[in-house]
Amino acid sequence: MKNWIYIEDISQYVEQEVIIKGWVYNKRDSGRVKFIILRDGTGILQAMIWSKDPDFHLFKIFNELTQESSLVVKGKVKKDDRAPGGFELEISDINTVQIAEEYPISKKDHGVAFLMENRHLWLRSTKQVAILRIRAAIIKAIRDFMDGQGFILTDPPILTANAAEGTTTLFETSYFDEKAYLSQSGQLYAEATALALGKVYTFGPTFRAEKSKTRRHLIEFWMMEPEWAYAELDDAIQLAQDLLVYVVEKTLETRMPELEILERDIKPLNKIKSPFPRITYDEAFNILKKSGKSQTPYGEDLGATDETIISEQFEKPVVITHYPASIKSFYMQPDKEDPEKALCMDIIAPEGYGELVGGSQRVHDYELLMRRIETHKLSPEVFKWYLDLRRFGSVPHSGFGLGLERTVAWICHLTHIRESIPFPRMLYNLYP
RNA sequence: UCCUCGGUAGCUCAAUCGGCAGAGCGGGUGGCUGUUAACCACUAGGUUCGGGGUUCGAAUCCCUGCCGGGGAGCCA
Repeated sequence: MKNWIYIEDISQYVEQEVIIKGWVYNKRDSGRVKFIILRDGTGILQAMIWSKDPDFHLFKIFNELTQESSLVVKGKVKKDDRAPGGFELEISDINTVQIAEEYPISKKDHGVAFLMENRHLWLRSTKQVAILRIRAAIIKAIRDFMDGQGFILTDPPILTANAAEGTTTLFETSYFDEKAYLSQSGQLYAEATALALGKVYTFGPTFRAEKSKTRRHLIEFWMMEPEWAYAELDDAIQLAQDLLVYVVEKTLETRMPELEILERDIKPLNKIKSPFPRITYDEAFNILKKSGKSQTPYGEDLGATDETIISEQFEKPVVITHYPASIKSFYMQPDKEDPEKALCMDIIAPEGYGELVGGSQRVHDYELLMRRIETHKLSPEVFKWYLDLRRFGSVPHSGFGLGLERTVAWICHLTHIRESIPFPRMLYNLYP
């Protein structure tokens, strides 16, 4: 039966006797006054032991405590400006649950490799806790927004027989006597559920076997992918924009203490309001040409530095539409006005965080889709069910994918995406 | 996969021209009645990533392998 309280609620218990269950984050000793810095997952609290008697029984327990030892502490909550956070616990009793062995992560600096090897322990530090709390808030905001807009969550399979965008980036596994692949996107399945339910989204892990080694890439990452029957490209853009505005707003509303722990400058986040600037690929190309900093030839996909150059021109996420169809996926609908261009959009985050959203209107004509599958040298056989969607009540439809970890990294202003997920899967990094 | 930088105590890093391998943190012991990554004193702690080579002498120079950081491409 729960008889303890959590540090995040401490202000409600001033002058009351409470029990806190947590871990030793740090301790300090000044003779007859001793301090334990407690953490319990919801916050950090300074707890204090005081006695005139040098043989006071709690001093003995204090001396045995090591960093990360688990303990149950009883005491009275005091308002005290000398304590970080403004509240302090006057300890009346301590029950140690376990005395921790010498803890590898000390209070001083560590290198990335060491921290990654100890990711399971690194997660306990204040900043990592703050990031994970923000990540959870972002997931909730995304789901609340999509649910609020009437979109139905439909879960796609993780094990699939076919690839969304080619076969070079797939993890292969065996499926009894057949080959199977880990999903790199839930989109194709979302298109099927969209034709059943009208407005749907998927939210789950996806896998790319690309040997990417950058601060923006993970091998395993989470995507939220709406798919909307009868929606055109503009509808998808509007939805993505409203979603991002909502997510930033909710994070600022509910996770300010965590953003402060991360020392996130929130001025740029306060500027994330509708509408976002919208440019075409051609306009983006002109910006790059004028900047003189890009060598990318016309007609090729924009590189990471190109995206940064463009995002620097704006304070908000920027929507880039109408890329050349030749560099985009087979399922993207060509523009009626200019069939060389695809009805697609990418949303580039400010502050150099790269592509947050990628989406498009989908090809809904059977013959055209069939031709696209053939020219992309994909197997019509594995896409038979997908082609069926164009045979039975096909409609124009649109959708996009939002990268969760990039969104977390951007909102938290992380230097590397690896901190945006509890256990990142990266090139050469499968453990822990 | 390519470019680039690195690997020295549990951790973060020093070590001048190739000449005794050292500091802070963490650990241990002791001290201190308000600390804020507390402080002060003492103390233990080393296959200098592995293998080969040059040299009177290698952490240092050369070759090679392994591991890691940063960047590129690809993408969300």
